[in-house]
Amino acid sequence: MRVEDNIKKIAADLLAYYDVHARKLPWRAPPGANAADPYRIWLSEVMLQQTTVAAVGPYFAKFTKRWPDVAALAAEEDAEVMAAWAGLGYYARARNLLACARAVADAHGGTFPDTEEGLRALPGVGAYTAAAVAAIAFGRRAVVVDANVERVVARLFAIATPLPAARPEIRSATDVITPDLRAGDFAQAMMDLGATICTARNPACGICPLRDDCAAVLTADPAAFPIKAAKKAKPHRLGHGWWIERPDGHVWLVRRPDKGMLGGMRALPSSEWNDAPDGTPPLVARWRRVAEPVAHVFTHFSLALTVHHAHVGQDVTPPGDGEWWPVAEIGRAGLPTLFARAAEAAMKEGKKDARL
DNA sequence: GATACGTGGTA
DNA sequence: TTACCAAGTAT
Repeated sequence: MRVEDNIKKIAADLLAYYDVHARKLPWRAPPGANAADPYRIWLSEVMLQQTTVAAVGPYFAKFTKRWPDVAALAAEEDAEVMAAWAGLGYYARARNLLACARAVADAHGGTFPDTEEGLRALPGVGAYTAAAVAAIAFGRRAVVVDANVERVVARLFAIATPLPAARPEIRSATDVITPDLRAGDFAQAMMDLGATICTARNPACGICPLRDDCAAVLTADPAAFPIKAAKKAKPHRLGHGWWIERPDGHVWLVRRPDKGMLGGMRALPSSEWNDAPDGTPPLVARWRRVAEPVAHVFTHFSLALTVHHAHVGQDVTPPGDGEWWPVAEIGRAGLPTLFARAAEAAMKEGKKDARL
């Protein structure tokens, strides 16, 4: 068989697999339905950045019900969208999501750009997302490369160069096997394959539709591809958080700065997070320290947050910007997971305190 | 190219 | 329990 035929066989095999085994996902138009809605495709792609399908499901349902189109999302207040995103992580995505929705609503007349280049210029839309939306929502031929595609392609061609140096080589190989027609289905098929068969650990090579096309399956350890450099150890950091409660059952919450960890999110007042954080509370009160610090692991460091709580007078106002939030409604504040857990620990301690 | 940026699931 | 991993982007 000629090389070009071999190349075409990969796309043909994969699309045949996809026609039968495509996962049913909420953002995928059912077979025979109208063309995909760019808003829903874009929203799903942003949510899925570094995030599992399982985690995205409930958020996608919540967002599309509450904001059915880009105009509705663009018109929403920042705090509402940030709170709705709470728990999903990578909060810069939520800030960029709003900025993007408003750019589409204002600068593009409510319609998403239909080219990779146009999409790429939007906030929070990088090379991957621009290619994915162009291909899936607009039927363009685009070379879509995410972590799944990197893995599948590195194995298909047994690419021995370690990541990230292998990226240009992998992109080039993906370009070669991407078909002119159905590039969107091809991309989704590659991702389905990577998520269910060509998995990072214990790939199911025995049932893989590309087994006959794969170079890695002929090696001793197909799962060894792509080759990756070892990761650095995470540093451990310490921090303090303060739960300030008023007699009428309200707690003091702040909004974190847009830049940095948990940027733009509601939070408890807290210290810097480092080797020796300043544990001076934001105000003078009778502080009680919660016995067990909240242990939390972020992408590049782990944190032990010591939580303190105090009851203050009804007329007290802590320093800085913030708001009194009803403790009974704390679940609606949209606290990122670290602070949701800190709040939980503080409230538990508070009950203990009340019994004394 | 390297680093910052969340969270929950899996082995 | 530690370590890795998941539909990346911005700087």
